[in-house]
Amino acid sequence: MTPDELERARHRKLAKIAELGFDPWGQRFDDHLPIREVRELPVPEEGQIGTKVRVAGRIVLKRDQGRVVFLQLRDWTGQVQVFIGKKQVGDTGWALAEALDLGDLLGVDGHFGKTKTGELTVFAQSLTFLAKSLLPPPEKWHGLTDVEQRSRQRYVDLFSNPESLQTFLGRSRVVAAMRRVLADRGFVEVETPTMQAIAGGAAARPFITHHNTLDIDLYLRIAPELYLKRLLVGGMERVFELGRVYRNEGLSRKHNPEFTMLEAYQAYGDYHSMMDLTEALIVGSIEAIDGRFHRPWGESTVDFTPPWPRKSYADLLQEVAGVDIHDDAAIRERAKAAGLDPTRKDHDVVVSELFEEVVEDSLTGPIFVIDYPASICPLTKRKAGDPSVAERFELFVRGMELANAYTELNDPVLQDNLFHKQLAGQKADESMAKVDDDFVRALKHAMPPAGGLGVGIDRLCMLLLDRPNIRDVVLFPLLRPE
RNA sequence: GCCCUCCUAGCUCAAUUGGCAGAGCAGCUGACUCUUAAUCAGCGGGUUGUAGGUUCGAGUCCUACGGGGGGCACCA
Repeated sequence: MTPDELERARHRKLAKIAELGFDPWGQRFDDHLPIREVRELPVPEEGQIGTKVRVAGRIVLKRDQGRVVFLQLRDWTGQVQVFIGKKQVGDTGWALAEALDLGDLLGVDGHFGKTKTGELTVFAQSLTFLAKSLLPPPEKWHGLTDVEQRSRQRYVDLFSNPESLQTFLGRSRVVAAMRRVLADRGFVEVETPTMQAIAGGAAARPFITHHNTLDIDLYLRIAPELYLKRLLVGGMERVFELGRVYRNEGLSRKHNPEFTMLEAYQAYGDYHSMMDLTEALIVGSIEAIDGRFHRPWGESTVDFTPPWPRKSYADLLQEVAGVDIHDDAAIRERAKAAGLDPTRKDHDVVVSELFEEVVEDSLTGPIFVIDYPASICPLTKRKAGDPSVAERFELFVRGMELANAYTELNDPVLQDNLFHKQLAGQKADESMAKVDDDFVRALKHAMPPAGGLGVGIDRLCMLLLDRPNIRDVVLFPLLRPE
């Protein structure tokens, strides 16, 4: 049967449903019980009548059995069997039952109980038609498997693949948990510009857009960092923003051009405060999902039981790459051995490339890597007594960078210098050091010493929900238009 | 941007060395008042991603294009 004929068959059913006096597109339907709660009701004794219930959902299976029809009805909490008997629902109800298709939305009033074979069931007394599905749903057993279609037609993926729905509901719990943890600690949520004249706060190529009335180009933000720190100057002592940032880079399993970032800033804190906060946020997220600290990740398991180890960048470089971070010749030699080209590059740039090439993939984590080379951290405060080291950490799990935090640089003179400094071997348009004079002016009004944190929500969800691809945790990932 | 690879019915998948395009689900018709991916009988459904080429003959081989996936590069 061609798609056209399949749709026509459903149009005929729609007409029949209308003829029976039902609205094929449904009406308000109050007080239905989530199916998960229905399934938890007491099952009546033999011969007893069960609790009266009202449910609503999508028909995902239909077993026609003469003068009885069994349905599986699914809502976003679960699935339950519905028993429709010709005698029990009357002529009109039965005529409706015969016109039902897989994918239709149906309301059922009936009694909860068990069939002879022990299946939890709603025994229908009356049916309410809620909406006609004009397109056939995917295969009832395999669901939708085509990766492209699952992303493009997420609506189909969600109703036909329960594990996909669970992933996105899990993501919502993670986000809600983070807001709760932050609110409990006195943070306030703010909204700062996503269209910015200077795309600062990170190193990435931005998207460009245009405002007609002002006739100026603007950038979609690559980070909210510099605006949130302005709020610290303004006296908002604990702020966070949970929102989308945009980076005009390639797509991969770990990269979508727009992704969700949490940034939080705490006046009078430092990067150690942020490590504590990071643990609290992720612990809160895990508790919101299922409370399991040993979490599956593909074939392996990640142990998120806190506290997580904290190791210095220099120590890890020594341990894994076998070189002293201060030994320039050894670093360059080791970089060459790793297939990198260290010529005409600043020492710290080579160190950074070597670290990424050799150390990062070995970090199974969770592990806080702390104390980064200062010159690659232009927004970070230097360690007291050692200006070559920046008070920064990154949280790694399974080779993925999940969080990045600093003791924030609040010295306006040093900040201004760093904005204008360009390290050899760093690309200009990709440097973090974009001059932002207003930001320097803000710092001149005194920003409190503070800790700041960024968390990649999508990647965190990948790890917590055991999904190997960022596309699996982004509802509508970027795809080439059809 | 580069390399590899995939695209067959609405969905899930077959098709030997280049030799008649198939099955299950879904759909349609019929049987069945306790089924469990219900079952049973019957019927329909295809420009094999698109356009060319090689060949007596192409789902299969070649070229280009489109879309997807994996990897590289990019992402400090």
